[in-house]
Parts: sequence; structure tokens; C-alpha cells
Amino acid sequence: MAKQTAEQITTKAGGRLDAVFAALADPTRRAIVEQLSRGEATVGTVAAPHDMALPSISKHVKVLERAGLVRRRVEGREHWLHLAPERFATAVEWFAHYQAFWSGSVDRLAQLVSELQEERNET
Amino acid sequence: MAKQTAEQITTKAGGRLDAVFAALADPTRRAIVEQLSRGEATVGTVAAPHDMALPSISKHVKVLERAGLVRRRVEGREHWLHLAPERFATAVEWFAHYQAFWSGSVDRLAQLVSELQEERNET
DNA sequence: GACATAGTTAGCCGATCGGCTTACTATTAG
DNA sequence: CTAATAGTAAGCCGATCGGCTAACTATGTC
Repeated sequence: MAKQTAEQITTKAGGRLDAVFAALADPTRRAIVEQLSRGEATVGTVAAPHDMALPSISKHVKVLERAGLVRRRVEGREHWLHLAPERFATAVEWFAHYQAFWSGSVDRLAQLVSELQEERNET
Repeated sequence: MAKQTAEQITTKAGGRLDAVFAALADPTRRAIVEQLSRGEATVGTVAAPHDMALPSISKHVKVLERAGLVRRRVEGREHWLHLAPERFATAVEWFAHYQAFWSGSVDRLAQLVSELQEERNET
């Protein structure tokens, strides 16, 4: 129930937010997130569409892991990657909090959310 | 009405998302955003709490401006800064879209939003 | 055992970042 | 006119970033 101030959120999750936002600031990494949002995949599979050396992708994956956005399950010689939704929520909370200060923006977010829910129900 | 795919969002706002997330990856800049969320302020006022040389803050502000998160109104020799909510929405949309792929996350976001709305109505 | 496959580690390189200082511009005050 | 105030511009510096290659580890296959 306790109202969290922006300050509290900032200090509590500050370090994490640094890593999360930094991780998402790169288009390759956002593309990886997008791909993983369609289901888990191995490092190689994730690398395939990216005309980029495998070690580079490996680095990107590790950045996402350190940010807590992606987790890894080693299975034989394959490394399966999947999103870790909780950490995304950390970032969304940060936004949501500030939205409360912008006139009308919460309502806009609310509308967006309800559209997404409808969309999902249609499927 | 047209469903936007993640791909479309990514390509359409890709460059912007780079700048937005990169801008928010720095704690000083997030603190500036927080301060501006409580109302517009001059560059000097924004700099005050930050034990950092003024030119450094000036740079940070420019990063936020280039990301489209902050705008500036020059009034005499003072530069007044304020948040630009629309660009924040760009980032939130990105999250919201992916949340649709995570089980239950949209509902969690929805709950968060409704809590924020209640909170605001209480005030 | 030998080879192939999946992936990481290490290290190089140029570019960008985040801080600084110094010097400048522009507006306001005396 | 002069001095103070608000802020930007330019350039330095060390650190991190994002790509690469070359070499390695570990698992699976023949």
C-alpha cells in the first residue's frame, strides 16, 4: 500500500535500471528480445538473422543476461535462451510511475493496456 | 486498428528507441527526469543537487533533448526545461507490446495502471 | 580416437561516453 | 560601461562499447 516515491524506485532499482536501459539501447539486443518473445531459442538460432560474428552475439546475449532480461538453460552443447519477464516489469514500473506525473498519460497507458488485452482475447 | 507487429514498431521507432533507452540508462539523467516530472526547471536548478560541473549537466540535458524526452524554452538568459511525454510513450509502447507475449504480464501492467489511477484520484 | 558442432574467452581496434577545465556568448544588474 | 549571472562550446582524458579474429572448451557423431 505504501506509496513509492520516484526517489525510492530510483535508489532501490537504480543499478538495475542502468543495466536494463543500457541493454535495451542497442537495436541488435532489442531484436534478440523480440525473437525470444516468440519463444525460447538457442544462441545459434538467435544469431542466425544478424549478419554478425557469433562471438558478437554471444556478447550481446551476455549483456542481456547481466541486465537480468534473459536467462540461459544449458542442455548438452546447446544453450537455450528465454526472456525473464520480471526484470522487464522493473523498467515498466519506472515508466508507469512517471506517467502518473504526466497529465493524461496514465489514461493513455490504460487505454493501450486494454487494447492489448482485447487483442489477446481475440486470438 | 491494424495490429502492429514488434517488427514494425522496432523499425519505425528504432532509432528513437536507441536514443531514448540510452538516455535513460544513466542515473543522473533519470534523476533529471524525475526532477522535471515535478515541474519545469532551469538548467541551473536541475544541476544544483548533482555535485557535478555545470557543463556536464548541460551535456546530460542535451542527451535527453536529442532523445526527445526533454524540451527547452529559452527565456532571457534562463533555459527552462520540461518533459516531453509523447516520447516516453514511444518507449512504453515498446514494453507494452512485448508484455503481450509474456504470460500474465499485461494483466500485471493493467493492475499497476489502475492502482496509479486510484492513487491519483485520492489526491 | 578423430572430426564436427555449439558456444565461450581473450584480446585488438576505433568510436562513443561521461566526467573535467577553460573559454566563450548572452542576458541582466549596478 | 562594467560586472555578475546563466548557460553553451570545445577539447582533454580514461573507461566502456560494439564489432572483429583467433584460439579454446565441451558436447555429440562417426
